[in-house]
Amino acid sequence: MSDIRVRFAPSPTGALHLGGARTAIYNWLFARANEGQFLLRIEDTDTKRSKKEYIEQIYESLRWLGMSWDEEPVFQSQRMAAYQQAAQELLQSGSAYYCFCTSEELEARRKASGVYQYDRKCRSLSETEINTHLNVGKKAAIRCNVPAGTTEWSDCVYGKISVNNDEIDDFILLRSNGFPTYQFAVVVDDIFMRISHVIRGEDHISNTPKQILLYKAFGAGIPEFAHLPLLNGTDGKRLSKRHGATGVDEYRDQGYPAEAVFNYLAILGWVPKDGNEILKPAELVQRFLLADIARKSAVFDLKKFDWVSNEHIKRMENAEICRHILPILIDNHLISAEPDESGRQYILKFIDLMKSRFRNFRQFAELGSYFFKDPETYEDKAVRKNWKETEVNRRMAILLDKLQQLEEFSAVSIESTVRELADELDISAGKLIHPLRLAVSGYSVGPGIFELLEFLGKETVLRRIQAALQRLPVSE
RNA sequence: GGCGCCAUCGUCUAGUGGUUAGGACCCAGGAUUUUCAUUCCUGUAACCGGAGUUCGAUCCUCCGUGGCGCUACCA
Repeated sequence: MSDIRVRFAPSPTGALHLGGARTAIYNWLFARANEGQFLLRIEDTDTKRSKKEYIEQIYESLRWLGMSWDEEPVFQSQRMAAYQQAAQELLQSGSAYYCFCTSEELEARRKASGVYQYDRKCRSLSETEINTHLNVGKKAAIRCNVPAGTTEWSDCVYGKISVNNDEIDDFILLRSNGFPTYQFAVVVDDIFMRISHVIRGEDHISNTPKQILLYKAFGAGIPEFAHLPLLNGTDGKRLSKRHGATGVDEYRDQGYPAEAVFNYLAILGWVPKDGNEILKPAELVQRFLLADIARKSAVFDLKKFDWVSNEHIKRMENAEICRHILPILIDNHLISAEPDESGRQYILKFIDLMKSRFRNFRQFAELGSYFFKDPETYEDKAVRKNWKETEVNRRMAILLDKLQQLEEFSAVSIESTVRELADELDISAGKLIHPLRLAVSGYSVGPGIFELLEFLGKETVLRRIQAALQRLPVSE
């Protein structure tokens, strides 16, 4: 399997979105699984919509996902001469012809006839007619001279697809302003880059016959094609802003681990044969098979993505999680700067206690803030349920007193204190535990309470209970 | 309008000419005599419709229907 060369070819008209990232991932997976080259091409021939800053943004997202590319990226905007030359070549061989029809004329004729395809008016122009037009400086586009017959290929994902050439328009290769169209530039570049497998979105299936015709016109070898089903939103429509975050960078900013995004996108529409769904990039490479990709468009499901992300966080080394959350903790003013060794140990333990519950790194700062500062508010629902009356204050005051007298503030001693008091008061331990958790964390859920109290330390715990005693219950 | 692709639980999917149609996420219930946003267990839930082929179709064929895509001097 030598000489496998694939490319990811984004247009810099926006940040890298989920669908594009998925295409890139499959290309990358295929290249790495087959000892091939993964190349990049920037399709910036649409000068109106392309922006420089997006290029860097796309690079950044690819790097963040852990995909490195081989060779220097190819920029279409720098290959104008090549397109001109290639067009001339097709003109010479008769595979293309000049078209002097203007957009307005075309539209008028389309409207009048009701026929969508180009009427091929300029196909039969004589050489003298062409020269006359050219000599007066008339603007000309160059169109593909589509031959009769059928065009077919065997798609790595979809199988055999065949199209009657009657259905194919004499599409434009070079616009009258000299810029190539997508169809043309893609083929010229894929030949130039010696691409062996074209792996791209399913929206290009209909374009493929045109491109195959071009390969033939150039007398070039035709690559393998693999089309990927598209990504949809929950309503089955094409993924867009109204479905929420669609940019890879947005997920990074929300604190999701890169491996989780990579993993979920990879298994969306493709499940490894062994049923293992939580996999690192290298493990995905081992299992990846183009032919196994489903042919149905898939819906990005945030719930499942969250699950995947949580699974990755659970498996991650505490030290690695620490690296990721340190800047977030600082940002949220939970710690002031790089912690010293004891601070670091504290954070590591905090991670160990909490990581099984979180789906992204930000939650460590949000849902875990009470490890670093006293709660400022108390979860409404929990207050209503566990601390709705002053009777709770009476009990907690007693508990506070008992805890204060504790010499050894350990999980074990705390637990027995709480349980003994519950016995004395003739109530269930939960009646003390729930308010206790609320006072200390502000939440109704969290890790084991006794372990948590020991971890936070006596001073902090007592202070927080006192504060809660003052503030709860909240009157309406 | 034309052409193309697709169609199994809500979602991602496995699968077969005869299966109790399997798994994962979600959801629901239960257990862990402290919680759940941890952990474990259990459960609900699907073959788009109609013909045809066949002893038998979720599976094969055809026709519908629906979704998506392409149909630009966008990519």
